[in-house]
Amino acid sequence: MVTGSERADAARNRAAILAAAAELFDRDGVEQVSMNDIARAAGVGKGTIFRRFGDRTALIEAVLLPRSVAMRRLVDHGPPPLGPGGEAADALHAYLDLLLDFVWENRALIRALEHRVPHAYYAHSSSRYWLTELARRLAATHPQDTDYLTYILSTALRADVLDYLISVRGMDPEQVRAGLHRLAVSATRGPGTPLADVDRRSVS
Amino acid sequence: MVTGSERADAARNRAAILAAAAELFDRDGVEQVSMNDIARAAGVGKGTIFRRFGDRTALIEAVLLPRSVAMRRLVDHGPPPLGPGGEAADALHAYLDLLLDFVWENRALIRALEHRVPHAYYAHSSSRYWLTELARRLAATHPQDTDYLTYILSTALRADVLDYLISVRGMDPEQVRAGLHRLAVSATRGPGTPLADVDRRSVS
DNA sequence: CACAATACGGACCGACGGTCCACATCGGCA
DNA sequence: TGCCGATGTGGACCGTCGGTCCGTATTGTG
Repeated sequence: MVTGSERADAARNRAAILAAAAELFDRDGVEQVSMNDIARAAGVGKGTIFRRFGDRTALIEAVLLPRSVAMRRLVDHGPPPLGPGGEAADALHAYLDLLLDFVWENRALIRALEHRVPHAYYAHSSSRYWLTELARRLAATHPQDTDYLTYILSTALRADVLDYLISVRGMDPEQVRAGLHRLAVSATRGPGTPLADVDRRSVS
Repeated sequence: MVTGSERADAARNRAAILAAAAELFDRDGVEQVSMNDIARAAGVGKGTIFRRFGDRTALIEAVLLPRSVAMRRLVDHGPPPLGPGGEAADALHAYLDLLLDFVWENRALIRALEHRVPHAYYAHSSSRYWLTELARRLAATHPQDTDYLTYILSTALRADVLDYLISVRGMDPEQVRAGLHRLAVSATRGPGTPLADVDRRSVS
């Protein structure tokens, strides 16, 4: 091989492992799938998985990565309102929608990561990017309470919080979406109205 | 023995196990302490622990229980403003202080529980009491957005969130307290002021 | 004191994440 | 094409964990 790049069989196995892991995680739930399960499904020895990915946490991250990268491209270089160039308020709302969808769709992987590394949601380098971008878009529309709003919104966007509200409490995802948008503009509205009935059925 | 009550040696062991567990959890961190460690420290066989408490989760709950019970007595039968009989706004703020202190002081145990049972913070029967009481006190001062405020405040009071803000981000606990109180009265204030600078240094 | 009920403790179990290394495969080069 | 060092492989193996089991010891009641 020309350089220190990956050997052909190694690349094939990496792809097989990622595909098997994604499939099993999705089908059985991340915590239910052991490294042996993945190895068997990928037609590979367990040692190969650890050689390629290091440990279980890194494998989960590797499954999540491409989805995150695709999304990031939309944010950095896609068309407005999500990408650069649009009006600030639209950019903020498009971004909130994107984050909500992403977290919801990948809640299983995200929760598994949070479960394995203490403050993954806030501390992980990948997450930092999303929080920073959220803060930037909030700053463009609400110079006042940016920091606190960022904190509140990011907490409301946690995978476990969403999962609880929607899966356990039976809240409609669209209600959550509406609540987020309402919260995001709360600094410009009067008292009483902005936070009203985000979810009448929530915590009783 | 007169009734189906506990034998003397059993009671002695139960106390020894609880004491050893509390000490080790506090000293080394919950996740670092194995059931064998606790058995050794308590001078007891591992089987005895499982016979008494069922499993690891139940043991952690048993360590947390007395602290929770003591607190609950204050809320239900203690003197105002925390106990019944005081003015509604004072009762709310006293209650927020109590919850914050409790969660902060017992964050290690609470986080360990949340780590072991999926939605412990919201779903666990003991927690439900605290959330219900919070909702009641909020309803007395803010008939409007009770549900949503309860949800926001309860999220802001999560052990992992507090732990992150204070331990990782270096935020002063008193800032968090001020933020909670400010949030709790936000429905009665105008825009801009209520959420202002709860923490200028939070999420950047 | 006798003896049934209760409790004890540590050997044992299965499963897990992770390591190790004898062996197989790859691919640049002559 | 065939050689051979670099790279990759797989599954036996390891230490640890939560949890179980059961022969033995303790308790307290009639």
